[in-house]
Amino acid sequence: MQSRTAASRPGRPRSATADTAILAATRDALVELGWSKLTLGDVATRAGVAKTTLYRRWPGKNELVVDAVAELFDELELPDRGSLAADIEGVVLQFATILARPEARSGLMAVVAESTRDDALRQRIRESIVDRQKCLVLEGRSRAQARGELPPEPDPSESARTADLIFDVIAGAVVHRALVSAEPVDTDWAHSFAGLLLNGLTASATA
Amino acid sequence: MQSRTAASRPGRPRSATADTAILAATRDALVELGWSKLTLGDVATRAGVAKTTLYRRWPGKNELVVDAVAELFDELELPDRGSLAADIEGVVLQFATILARPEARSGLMAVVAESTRDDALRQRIRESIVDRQKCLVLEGRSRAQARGELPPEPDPSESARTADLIFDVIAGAVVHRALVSAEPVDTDWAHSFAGLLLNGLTASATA
DNA sequence: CCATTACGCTACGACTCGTAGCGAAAGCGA
DNA sequence: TCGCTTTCGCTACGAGTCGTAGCGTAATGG
Repeated sequence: MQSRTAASRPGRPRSATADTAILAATRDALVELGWSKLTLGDVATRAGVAKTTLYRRWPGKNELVVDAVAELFDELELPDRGSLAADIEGVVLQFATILARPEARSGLMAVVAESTRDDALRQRIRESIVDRQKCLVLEGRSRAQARGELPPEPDPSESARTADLIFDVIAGAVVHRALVSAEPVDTDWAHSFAGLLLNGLTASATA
Repeated sequence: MQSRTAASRPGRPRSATADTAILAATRDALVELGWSKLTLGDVATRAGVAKTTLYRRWPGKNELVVDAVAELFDELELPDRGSLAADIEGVVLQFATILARPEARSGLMAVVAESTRDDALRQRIRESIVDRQKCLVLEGRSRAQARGELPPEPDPSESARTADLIFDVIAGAVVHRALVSAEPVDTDWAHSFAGLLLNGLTASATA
């Protein structure tokens, strides 16, 4: 295969510093201008590169913003806080911290909106952003099962379905609170939400 | 006050049919083109009006799409299904039915994204779309309290906080499932979600 | 030294934006 | 019937963005 990686390809290699500069400039432009007023020409000027360089690396505005926003989720991690309730609060606050940044607020929702008419873009978002969030949820559940807080689920398809449900509930609630209701996702709210969800999970298990 | 309503104002009145034609044309354009490729000139042509007429009535693309999408939520209602679980499933499926329409998918998320940088737009969305959804949740809870399925909440501020929480959970989960995960919100999913939420609500009440 | 690729720069046609100006149409009151 | 007022359709406009093409130059590997 050797599918044309940067390794053994003749010619001048692509500048790695340009990539980081472009993505940083994209985030800066998102903060100052927002999605709708962001232009690729402006991003190129901010990054100190030519506009044509942008079009050589990204098909368009959508894909560029996805990559720029995806880097914000690099800091996602889930420290073990000892209990399922604390872990839920932890992942909620992790989401909230990223969604508090203006470049995430304006960029993320816009590309999700565009992805409703572009399956390739949806796939890109899923791989670089959504799946990384989902991993936190899966890890939190496996920890809870290891602690005995949640019963093990033998059926893998049933397990996947409940995981999808839990993920949509957590991510959806946080996003809706932060962007639609536009109210703060603080520790109080995270505590209330974690209590609600935890009760739902454990009660359904014992019932 | 008599704040310049259409009643006693001299001159030619605004065409009421033009309003409905413009909003319908906006929805058609959303279906065919999506948010990003939708232009006001195209909408005007579809509606059979002049472009200047659009700008006389709406400040811009954002506000026009909000009004066009808001009409989709006119059909929202919550029939009494006899139990809290059934009512939750009902409201979830109501949301899902609207979000299944492509003009809602592409339009709603886009204006929400824009609202992160435009407080006036956020207010407009809240009044014409979000609050109408919230009413269903509030009505479902009051019914459940009347049936005795949920305990009455004496503290009004505490009651409002839990209502906000429940609303963000329901609306957020449905939106996330439909638009981000891009998987169907069918009766199976609605049933699983309602079970999870119902357990969370009743368990927290008894605890 | 040469082939190959990336880069910066300029220029371009096509398109959209939001506004201004004009004459005609549709109401209302005298 | 005659003004007065506001809306409407239409045209035209400068400004801005888009995405691409062309060119000469810079950076790597054989």
